[in-house]
Amino acid sequence: MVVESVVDDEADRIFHALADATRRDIVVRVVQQEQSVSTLAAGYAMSFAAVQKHVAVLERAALVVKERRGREQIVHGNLETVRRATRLLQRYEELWRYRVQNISSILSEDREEDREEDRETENE
Amino acid sequence: MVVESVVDDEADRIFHALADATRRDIVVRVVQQEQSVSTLAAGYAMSFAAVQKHVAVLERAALVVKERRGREQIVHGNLETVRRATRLLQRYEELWRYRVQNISSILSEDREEDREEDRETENE
DNA sequence: CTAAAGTACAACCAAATGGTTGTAGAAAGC
DNA sequence: GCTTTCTACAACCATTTGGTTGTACTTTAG
Repeated sequence: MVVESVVDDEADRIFHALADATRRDIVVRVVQQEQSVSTLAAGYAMSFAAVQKHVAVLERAALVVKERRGREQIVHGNLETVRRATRLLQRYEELWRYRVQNISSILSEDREEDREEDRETENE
Repeated sequence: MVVESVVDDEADRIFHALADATRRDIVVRVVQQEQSVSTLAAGYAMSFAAVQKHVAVLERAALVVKERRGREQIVHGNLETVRRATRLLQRYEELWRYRVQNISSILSEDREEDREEDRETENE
């Protein structure tokens, strides 16, 4: 009943596109060498239409770009989007580092008002 | 009819878990500060059971770990898995670099037998 | 011109996803 | 003890997903 849940973030699309082994394989292939959709399709044990849909999912996520060349559609990887996803994950790691650093500094202040949590996370 | 498609790779699970804004937000929260499931649930406009399911998806992907503490279940982030995903994406970027380098070396050999593809990819 | 190759897209289907409510059990509070 | 809190899980539902086949259009080949 909630109609306004049209989030479908860019990150949603990117990670969803990567959450399938066939699609990750397509990304690997077209990152190394651009290929037509039918050339790609020949490499998988599924119909042409199925591969076409996988490419469409990757395209919506901007992980690949299609470029019409004569009668065929050439697919090549878009590394900019891969980097965007990488950076997002790296930010999570930074959040963790920031938190650890924060805990350490709080502990070293040792004002010790009335805290009883975060006892076993200060090592490492 | 094809029953043997029980791939469900680790990467499938990780990226699928990350393909939802609520779940990414949960990861951000528990990376910064471990929290009980009900504390997490209080932060979202959905039922406790729904949040519980999201945590379960993150747990299956090993992006978070649950630790029973008394009657509550404490969720904290597992950075090792985030790093694993990051590395996977970085490998895609490396594949691209390798390919560009390869094309360059082929061109610089300038033996030029009978190639007619890969004409416009040597710049950048 | 005609045939084949490459693509697009609709219709259909089974299974998974993301949400709900309801019931039940274990731990803590009074 | 009894009640509340926190959790687990089943059942249900609508929508999405990932696959199929079939039809039609455009471009190249002969």
